[in-house]
Amino acid sequence: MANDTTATKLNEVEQRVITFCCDGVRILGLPKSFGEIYGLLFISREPQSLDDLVRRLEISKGSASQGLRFLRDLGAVVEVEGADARRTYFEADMDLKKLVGGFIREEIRPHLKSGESKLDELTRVSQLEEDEELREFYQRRVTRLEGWTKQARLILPLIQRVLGE
Amino acid sequence: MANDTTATKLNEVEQRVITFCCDGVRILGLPKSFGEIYGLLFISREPQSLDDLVRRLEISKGSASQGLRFLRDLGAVVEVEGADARRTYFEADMDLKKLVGGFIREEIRPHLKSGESKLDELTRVSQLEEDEELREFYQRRVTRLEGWTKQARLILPLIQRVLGE
DNA sequence: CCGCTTGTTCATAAAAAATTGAACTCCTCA
DNA sequence: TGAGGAGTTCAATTTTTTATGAACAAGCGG
Repeated sequence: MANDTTATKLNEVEQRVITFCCDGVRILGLPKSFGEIYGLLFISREPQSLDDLVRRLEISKGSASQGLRFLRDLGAVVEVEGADARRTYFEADMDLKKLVGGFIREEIRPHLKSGESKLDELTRVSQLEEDEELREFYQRRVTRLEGWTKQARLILPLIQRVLGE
Repeated sequence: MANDTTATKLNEVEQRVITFCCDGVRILGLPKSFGEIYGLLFISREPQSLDDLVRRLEISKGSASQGLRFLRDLGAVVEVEGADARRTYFEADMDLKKLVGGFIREEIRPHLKSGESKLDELTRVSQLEEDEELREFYQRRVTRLEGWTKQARLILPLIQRVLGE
């Protein structure tokens, strides 16, 4: 029956891989459902459609849709052809370098960027301090923050390079 | 007046540094209050006591206590002598290497460690699969996860080394 | 064009996390 | 040794985040 609405119970390996992926995305601060989706795709031989994910993970269509979009934007998941031409099927991308790269691009860089512009303003504001000693103290601190930001920018490509091994 | 209970308003530089630090800890998945505490210590010339933080940041004693403990365990903040011998005063540690090192040690390594033991179980369970092809598929996938875990372990010391410059 | 199915959006509900504050312990000094 | 203050703990509350599902848009085959 093609439209079986009953959840096909996940076997133990599937369950464990999904849990493992949930733990993983948790460290990155992403919602559990994203980990579930990625995990099931990761441990499935056949590409899965949105409805497959809804049925097997027992999550809502909304969650599945949002999770898939996020993972696709990241490059963690790709669209592929599947059994039913009407549906979109998905597969997990296995390339850690790409996943991490996507995460850095989508989640880390934007924060760094906005942090840098905030530092510019901070530099400006700290120069308005009238007490000379305090002003110099502030400027040393701001300089320190700038140094840290720079180091963060340096580390990201390094991580990507190491993963590319 | 020593026990002035009125909040001394934060100046603009202080506010901006605190916001910057909140954004920073946010990326790491830590609560805002931790960023506020670290930020105020970072931009204060004098060591601050728990009560100073409560008063100036307008947070509860509970939050301040928990945040300070966390930051101290990390090594982001150190106890120092201060004006009143009865109180404990705190200063921000400026060494990014130590901060990141502390975060890796306290927050990342434990997760990695528990992940590794979960992978061991997963390996075992995947070998119980009766269908030979499926079993081999599972084992390839588990191997992949093990590889990722190994790469994560490799990257952490690398990050620390780069920060030590 | 109509009817059916797929997938998205977004207001709302549910769950999870952070914060509070009051009760408590511990310490110190008189 | 006991009064008072410093700091901690944790159950209750507030805030934030995540998940849901109904309404909606888009596509396709007849």
